[in-house]
Amino acid sequence: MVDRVVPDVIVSRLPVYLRALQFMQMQAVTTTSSQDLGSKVNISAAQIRKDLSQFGEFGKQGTGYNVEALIAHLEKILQVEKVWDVAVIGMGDMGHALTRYGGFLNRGFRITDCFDNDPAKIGSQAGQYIIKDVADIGKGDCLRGKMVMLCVPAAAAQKIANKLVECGVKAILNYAPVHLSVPADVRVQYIDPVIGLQRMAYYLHEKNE
Amino acid sequence: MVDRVVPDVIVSRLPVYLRALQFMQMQAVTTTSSQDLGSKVNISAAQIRKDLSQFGEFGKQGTGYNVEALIAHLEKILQVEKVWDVAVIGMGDMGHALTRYGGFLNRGFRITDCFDNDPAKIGSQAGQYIIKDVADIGKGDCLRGKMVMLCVPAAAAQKIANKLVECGVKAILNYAPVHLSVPADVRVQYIDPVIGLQRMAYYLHEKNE
DNA sequence: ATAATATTGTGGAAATAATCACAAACTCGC
DNA sequence: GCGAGTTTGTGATTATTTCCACAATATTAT
Ligand SMILES: NC(=O)c1ccc[n+]([C@@H]2O[C@H](COP(=O)([O-])OP(=O)(O)OC[C@H]3O[C@@H](n4cnc5c(N)ncnc54)[C@H](O)[C@@H]3O)[C@@H](O)[C@H]2O)c1
Ligand SMILES: NC(=O)c1ccc[n+]([C@@H]2O[C@H](COP(=O)([O-])OP(=O)(O)OC[C@H]3O[C@@H](n4cnc5c(N)ncnc54)[C@H](O)[C@@H]3O)[C@@H](O)[C@H]2O)c1
Repeated sequence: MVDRVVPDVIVSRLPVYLRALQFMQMQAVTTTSSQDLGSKVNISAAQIRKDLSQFGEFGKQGTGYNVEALIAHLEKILQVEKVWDVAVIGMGDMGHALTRYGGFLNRGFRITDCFDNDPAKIGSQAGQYIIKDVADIGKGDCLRGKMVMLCVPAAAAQKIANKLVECGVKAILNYAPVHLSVPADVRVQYIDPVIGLQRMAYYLHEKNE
Repeated sequence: MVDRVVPDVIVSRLPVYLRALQFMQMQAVTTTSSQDLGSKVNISAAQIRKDLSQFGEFGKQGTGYNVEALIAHLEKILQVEKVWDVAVIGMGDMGHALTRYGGFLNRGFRITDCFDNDPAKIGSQAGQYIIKDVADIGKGDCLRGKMVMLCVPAAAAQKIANKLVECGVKAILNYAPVHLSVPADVRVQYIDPVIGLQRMAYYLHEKNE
């Protein structure tokens, strides 16, 4: 295995494999194959084998893959065997839903800090968190970690993103429905349900109801 | 323009273009170019022109594109010049956040029905909606439309998806962190923040905090 | 009018990604 | 221990996607 750079498209599939494997593990499945895993994520078996071969040889001929071992490998590759600190910015409906969500910890993340700019919210309790002032980001060790989930209105998102970049944030999960301009060393992933709906609407036939 | 099938990868970019164009429109920008739009969505100008050329000729040499006209074309292509009825299933934190979200209507969608299986929630009011019993899906005209946002726990998602398919649903926006198996004529889009975070974690260097 | 500048739409080249197909290696039943 | 059946990892092939480059056309300046 040379130290060649792994294509983005492959990296982006790994979390999908990992999620499916963890689902199998929950059901006490101990072994799988590229065929089996592929059928569960709608990806060809050859594709899965090629993808995994970028990182090593994790399977055994005739048998397939040990679920637990492959999970461990993928977690290592994705760097989610540790737990990353993530901040939530914008404690409206979405921010609150995220802080109440229990699905982060066993997949490599935990929310450590929450921010807002609404004086009525700053200082108040949200579950186990005390909402901090977004203006304090950058002051002291207010913002732990390098990852942020951004849940502010679209109009405020770019401005805050700029500030986050200044403060060393390297990964932004952006819920605001706008594109963010950031330096090349900062990653952004977008979550916009409307984009998802529109991608599907293209394929709908006939009338609405 | 022959009636060739448009690659999925192109369709999936159109909503991103549309979102950026609508953002420009909000700022009273009347004209743009492939260059300009490209810089705003981080996609090459050539790519944008090639994508659009699949559907017609919307630009003018020397000038570029009229924002309003291009929006109208994209809305037509994506079939979001009309408004689609969408149901929400699972009225927990996420379901509630979605019903309270104001960003659907002007992008082609509206929530018409909400469902849950919790007796304590069925019949109760959630904003302007009365939560219906998920068991009633399929009975009468309880479920309008062909699109659903699925916000139930992972363990329940596939079962409900099966039922939705039976009832003629053709598009599922799935918030549950599991892959759904559906017939080829049914579309699924996935929203899982952890997948987004994991895709970014791969590229992070150094330690957590 | 003319030159300088801007921008589109597209054919073709280049780059990237997906698929095929098979030797090698393992399992299992008898 | 042998044959039948599985499944991996990968080189080669095919398919898809992206990028380049430029003629054609429009705008703007002078
Ligand atoms: N709620 C949903 O289901 C949903 C769906 C799709 C997209 N979104 C997007 O997610 C984002 C958040 O949505 P929401 O429904 O939670 O909105 P919301 O209005 O309920 O909450 C926004 C929060 O951000 C805070 N805020 C505003 N400006 C800020 C600033 N400059 N700095 C820090 N905090 C600031 C507000 O005080 C508020 O608490 C929005 O961009 C929205 O478009 C939400
Ligand atoms: N809240 C978040 O921020 C978040 C983040 C990521 C993913 N998700 C996922 O989104 C989904 C919903 O999350 P949530 O936080 O709203 O969960 P939640 O537990 O708050 O709500 C789930 C709702 O679904 C209902 N439900 C359960 N089984 C049902 C069934 N068979 N039929 C109909 N309704 C049923 C429950 O009564 C409840 O109202 C989950 O799959 C969760 O993993 C949520």
